[in-house]
This record gives sequence, structure tokens and C-alpha cells, in this order.
Amino acid sequence: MVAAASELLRAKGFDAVSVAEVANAVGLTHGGFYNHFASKDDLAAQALADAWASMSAHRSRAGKLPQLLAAYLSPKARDAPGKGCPAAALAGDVRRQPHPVRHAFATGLEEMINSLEGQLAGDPATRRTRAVALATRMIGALLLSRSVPDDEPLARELLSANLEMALSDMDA
Amino acid sequence: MVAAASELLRAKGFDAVSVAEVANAVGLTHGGFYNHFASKDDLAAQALADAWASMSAHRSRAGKLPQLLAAYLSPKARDAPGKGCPAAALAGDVRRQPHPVRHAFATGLEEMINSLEGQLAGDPATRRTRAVALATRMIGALLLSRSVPDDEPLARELLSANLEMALSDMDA
DNA sequence: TGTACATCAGTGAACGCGCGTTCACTGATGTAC
DNA sequence: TGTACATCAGTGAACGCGCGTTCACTGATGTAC
Repeated sequence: MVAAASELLRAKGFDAVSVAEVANAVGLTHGGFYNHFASKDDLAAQALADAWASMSAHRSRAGKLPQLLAAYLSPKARDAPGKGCPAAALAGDVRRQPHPVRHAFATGLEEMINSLEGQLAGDPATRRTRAVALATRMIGALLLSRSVPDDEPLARELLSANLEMALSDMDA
Repeated sequence: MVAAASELLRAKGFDAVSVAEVANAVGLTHGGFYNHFASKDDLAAQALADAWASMSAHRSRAGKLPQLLAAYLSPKARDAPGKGCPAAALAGDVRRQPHPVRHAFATGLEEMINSLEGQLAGDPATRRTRAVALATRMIGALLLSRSVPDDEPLARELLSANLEMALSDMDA
């Protein structure tokens, strides 16, 4: 149920997913929901943590940084928000969520930054700063690309321009 | 009314602002709303265009690029989403809005990129790419900083790390 | 100037709808003897 | 093994609520004569 919610929330956002919808997704009716979770917010916090966990697992399978960036900033990733990065899917919503949800978000984001930092070469003194900036670029590009209508060239350009810049930054 | 909606929408998001709230903000009741707009979505599209217009006016008053970046990526801007950049405030929501709203969003974003491109120095062949990447960095950083709880150091770091990287990119 | 009338922005009750949450009840499962 | 009972996840009707939208009505404004 947490896994189903995690995908639905990323695909549609917190408010657009109902308790009944999540329950139905695992073959239940809405009434039994409260045998498992204290509230919808409780589920949201758990689902967000779960999404970050599966994102982290995916990251360790993705190989080296250039391959990870190319996969992250791809049209395929753009078109599958439900299975993709929780930050790109929910960063805009999370500002209006209760504290446990925001905290789960921040924890996952911090882990993502740490993971990127570990894959960066170059001057160790600037690694953390570059990792924060790289995470921002990845998440921002995917999120903005999704916010623009699919048929506008800008949607592709946001991915390609940021991929190019991210790859060239990496060497510096 | 469009101006009031523009600020409310940026502060709270599309779904969290009701027609009654917008009407009350200008001293009316909700019933008269439909003498002015065809629907809530119609208002949202106009309000978004208005927000971009006031952002654009603000941009031309901001001086040179380093000053603009410092103001954009400041804690003050972070804490006033209602008066700030429509992209950082609404990029996450706009994906779920009807096409006119998405189109208004994309148009404003395109203008922002063009404006940044005009302020960039360096190799003209890469200017457009660098402008797209810079806009992504600005919007992504502000949006992520707002999504993290205020009391976490990461909220500040997202602004400062991206400001630092943006300023050093500018010279390259 | 005064009177009758048309216009139209604004009012507030009402509509249908979907939501999160509660609750009395069902029915399968497992334990006690 | 068979029977009685407790447990507890799951059901679906019901609750109160807020929403976008509609609509009959009000009342101020401006025009016609």
C-alpha cells in the first residue's frame, strides 16, 4: 500500500490522490485504510520515504555519473513521474504539507546530495557545493520540463541544455 | 482582481486558493466572480500571465545580472513566494493545470530565458544553452529551498551554493 | 429638471460533488479447551 | 478432532466540510424623454 501510494503521489501530487484511490489500488475499499495508517498525512510521509528509498536503490544500480545524468534527464524519465525522482515530482507540493512530510522530503534530498558528492571528482573543498548545485540542476530541469506542455520545444531543451551543462561542469 | 489572484496563487498554489478567497480579497462576494471570469481556470491563466508581467518589470529594475541573482536567490525572496517568481512558486502545480495555464507558464518562462540570455557575456554560440541552464538553476534553487523546512541548514545552503555556482558560471 | 425605465455588477442561497474520517457491522482466522 | 470464542482486517453507509458554479434577486447608475 505504501508502494502504491508512493507511485500515485508522484504521478498526481498529494491533493489529487484520494484515500479511496490508494485503497482501491491494492484491492481494498477506503474504510479499512485506517487500520493501517493514522491519517492520509501519515501515509504521505511513509510513501515519500519509500519513494526516496527506491530512488536510492535505483541510483546505486545506475553506474557512473554520466550515465546517471543521461538517464535522469531523459524524455523517458520526464514521462514517468510516478516511477521517478520524488523531488522532481513533489518539490512543488511539499511546501504545503505538514512537517513530517517536509522532513521526509528533506532527508531524502540530503541523501541524494551526499550520494552525488561521493561520485564527484575534482577539488574536495568545493565538492559539497557542486553536489548541491548539481542536484538542484537535475531536479529543476526535470520539474520544469514537465511543467511546460509536451509539444513545446522548450520541454526538450530544458533537459538537453541542463544535461550538457551538467556533463561539462563535472569535468571542471 | 487578477493582481490579487496572482499573489494568492503564488503564495498558496492553484488548488488551495478558492474563488471566494480571491473575491473577498478585493471586497466582493463569490457570486459576482463570474461577471468577470469564465471560470476559475480562466482566472488562473490570466493571473499567471500577470505574475510573469510583474516579474518581468521587476527584472528590468534589478540592474546587472550579479545583483539580480543575489536578490533572486536570497532568503528574503524565499520567504515571499506571493510576490516572487511565478516559476519558483507554481512550477510544481502547473503540470496538473489545463492547457491555457500551462501555455501561459511556458510563455513567461521563455521570456525569462530570453531576458537572461541578453545579459550573458561570453561565447554567443553557447549563450542560449547557458541561459536555459541558469534559469533552471535559479528556479530550482528557490523552489527546493522552499520545500525544505525553514529550520534546516539545507534551506540556506540551496540558495548560497547555487548563487556561488551561478556567479562563477557567469564568468566562464 | 424630473420621472420612468433599462442595464448590469454584486449578493447570497442553493446545487451537486468529492473529500477525509468515523463507525457499526461482517466474516475469516486462529486459539483454548 | 471438534466446538466455542476472541481477534481484527475489511466493508460500506454516513458524517461534516469546502469547493466551483448557477441563479433569482437587489440596487445603484445612466439614459430617454
